[in-house]
Amino acid sequence: MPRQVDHDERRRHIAAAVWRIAAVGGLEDATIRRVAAEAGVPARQLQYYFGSRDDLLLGALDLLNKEGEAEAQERVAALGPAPTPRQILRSVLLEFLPLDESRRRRQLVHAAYFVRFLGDDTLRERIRDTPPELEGLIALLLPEDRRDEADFLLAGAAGLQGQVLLGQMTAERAVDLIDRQLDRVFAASA
Amino acid sequence: MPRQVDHDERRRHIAAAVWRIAAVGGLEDATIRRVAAEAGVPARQLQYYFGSRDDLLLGALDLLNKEGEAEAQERVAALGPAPTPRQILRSVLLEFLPLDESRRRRQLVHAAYFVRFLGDDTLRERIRDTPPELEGLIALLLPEDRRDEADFLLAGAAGLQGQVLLGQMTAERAVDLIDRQLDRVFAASA
DNA sequence: CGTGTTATGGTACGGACGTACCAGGATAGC
DNA sequence: GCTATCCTGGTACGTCCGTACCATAACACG
Repeated sequence: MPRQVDHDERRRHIAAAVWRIAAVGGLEDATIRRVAAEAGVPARQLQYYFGSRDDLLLGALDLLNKEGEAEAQERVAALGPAPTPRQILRSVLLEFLPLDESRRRRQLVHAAYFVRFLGDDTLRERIRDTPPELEGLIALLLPEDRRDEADFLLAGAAGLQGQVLLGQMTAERAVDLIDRQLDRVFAASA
Repeated sequence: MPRQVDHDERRRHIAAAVWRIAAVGGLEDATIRRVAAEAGVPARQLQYYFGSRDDLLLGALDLLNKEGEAEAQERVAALGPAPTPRQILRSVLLEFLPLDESRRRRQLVHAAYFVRFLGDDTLRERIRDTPPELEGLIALLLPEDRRDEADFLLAGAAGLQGQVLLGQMTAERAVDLIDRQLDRVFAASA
């Protein structure tokens, strides 16, 4: 066999270029030639490692989601050995806010994919899995009769994301609003 | 002078074609040729009535927003002669949910513009105006010390929109969640 | 030291895009 | 009915797109 390169590393390098471009100009700007230029590799290499352009965009999304899940779990683990339900829930909710460059970029890219998700039925199932998973997690953190509160907290965090990204609200205020809601929910359940 | 046509009517007809296309495939699919085919007019006419493609997309957005504001005010007026603050606030929040085809399409189109808004600074100011306006309205409906609740209600409604559009939640449950929050907020303030 | 597989680079092709351009209809006012 | 003006339709140009194609370089293995 001839020389072997680290396929995964190449794919991540190219995917990162997709993210940088899509975060600024949307999927529209993530053309093969432009991504190649951003990544500093010949356009032919994108064909080789991803196939068609659709495969490239989907593959880049999968890698982005994997990276996001890993980061989220790291932050939960950083809470300490025995985090309280409130700490875990807070960590999950803050994952929706662009509190650092990594989260911000990920959320921008997700926004870029959003409309495409809405139009494509098979594609929609790719993110339909995530929130039910979150609901299951939160069901473990809150008593069952607070399901409505949990769902609305998730929706609120998602809504705050949009306002922060648009610059209509500071991240600090968004965090503060979430903390006040957590005060209320956990005070009443105590 | 030669024959006169109703410019506004033409522009609305063409803009409606932009909305139908952008709601399905995003701004990416809203090309001059495709919009022209959807509207059933020669492509040249889009140039004449809107100018460049960017002008077309922006003009279509303005018309969409005007239509949305008119509909929202109609629904508030339909509440009756002396609506309660809770009725008005509920009406505003429900405006964020895709409860009919008109709202659904408008929200899909807004989602399509979202990423472009994020990237373009001058463009971002075009929607930066709307939420402060809403906050001002809500400030009139709720006592000042409930500002946090009002902001989180707005964010929650916006977040529910995304989940309903993605099919992760029914519109009925979203309305129910909002009503329960309204129960809480207005019960405590009574 | 071949040799066959893996990886690379460049290029060529057909199509869609935005928009500038031009020639010609249609009509309200003189 | 003439004509200036509004409007229409078609087309042509240059650019960028996705992707198929081909020749060649690099290297593990026999």
